[in-house]
Amino acid sequence: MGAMSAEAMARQAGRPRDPGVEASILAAVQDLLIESGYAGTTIGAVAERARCGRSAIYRRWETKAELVVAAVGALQVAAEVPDTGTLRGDLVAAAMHFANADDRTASVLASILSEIGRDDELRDVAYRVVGGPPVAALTAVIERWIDEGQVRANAPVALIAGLVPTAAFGSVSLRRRALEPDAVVQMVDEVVLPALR
Amino acid sequence: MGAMSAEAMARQAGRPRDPGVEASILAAVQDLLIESGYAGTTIGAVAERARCGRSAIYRRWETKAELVVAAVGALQVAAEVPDTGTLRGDLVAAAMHFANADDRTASVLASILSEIGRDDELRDVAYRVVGGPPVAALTAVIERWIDEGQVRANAPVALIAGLVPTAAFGSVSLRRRALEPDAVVQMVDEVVLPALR
DNA sequence: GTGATTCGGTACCGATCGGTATCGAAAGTA
DNA sequence: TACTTTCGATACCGATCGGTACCGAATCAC
Repeated sequence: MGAMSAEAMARQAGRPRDPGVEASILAAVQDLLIESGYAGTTIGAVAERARCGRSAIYRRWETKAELVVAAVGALQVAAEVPDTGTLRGDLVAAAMHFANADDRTASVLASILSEIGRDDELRDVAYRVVGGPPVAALTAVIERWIDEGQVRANAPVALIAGLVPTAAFGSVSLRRRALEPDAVVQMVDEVVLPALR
Repeated sequence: MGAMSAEAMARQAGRPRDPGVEASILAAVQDLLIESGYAGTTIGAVAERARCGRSAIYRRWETKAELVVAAVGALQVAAEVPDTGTLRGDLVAAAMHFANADDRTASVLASILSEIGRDDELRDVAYRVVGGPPVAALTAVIERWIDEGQVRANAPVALIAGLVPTAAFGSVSLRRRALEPDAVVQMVDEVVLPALR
């Protein structure tokens, strides 16, 4: 009997699932969370925006809670460590990343902030999205410039690495729009750099 | 005909309202917002916790939206300008105020963050609670120490005055608990003071 | 073709919620 | 006493939502 590839093994008989449906469902959930909040993100509204049937949703996730967890987990946060050649450039690049590129992430997170306090699974995936890669990237930048001698050895790395994303998140969630680039540069020049030197 | 006092004029015939009922309702709304979020804060749950009837609530506010606005507006934020005699002491006192005393305020605000984005009235009262007195108090502290010569004249006053409450709010709302006093002191020493001198 | 699965769409069910109306009792004023 | 309003409690209504079941059409493996 011929060996079956793992892919062929996993493939079931019958019509295969359209990968685009899953992607459009998760994107629709994220959009609706931002626009209408958790309660306003009904299964019917998700199906309508994703242009699919409700059955396509329940075929993939058993409950609404699992669906939202999947949508939050699908928020990809680029964790690239910037390398512009200067300390200031790296810090501005990293901070700008939180403020602008993660606008969608922060908005989705702000919309489920209340549920995070009551859903362990949701809290875990949310923390993994925000508190993980971004803080690690900023930490790596600062520590690299410690090695270069541009940042003092006893600088409050963890404090700053946690403060910048927190402030960006707080600002975005409270004002409901991304930080201005000027404000980001000002924060780096007036707050971050003085604290590190 | 004898002159009527304004108080007597306002007093209606019939059983007067119990002022304690209004207070317990608003407190119950705040508690429930923190524990159960906006959707979980049902009129029935509020009445049960406040030990009153649902009619007592609808007699005072026409809709749930108005009730929540009143509960948020009832969050009193002390706007005292600390005067400890030293710049560092004043900054620590002000920052500690946001981090600890306003724990309840930040939790309530975090619970309605999603609704704030869609309810103008709610956004206004929320901003009035957080973005008003606290920022003004911190601004006053810094400007006073500019006059004393301890803070440089071109210091980024507005940036710092906005950053500290924002960071405290972001931290409380994300971690769902108050900031440690050590963390507050560290933030003042490592971030705020270097930025101001 | 045959069978299995997914597709979008719809009908249905039980539960919940916001809001209204009403009740008898209590607590005030005139 | 007569009247008015608030009190807690309850019944009720319309709407909505999560979740389930089912439909005929489409799409795959065999």
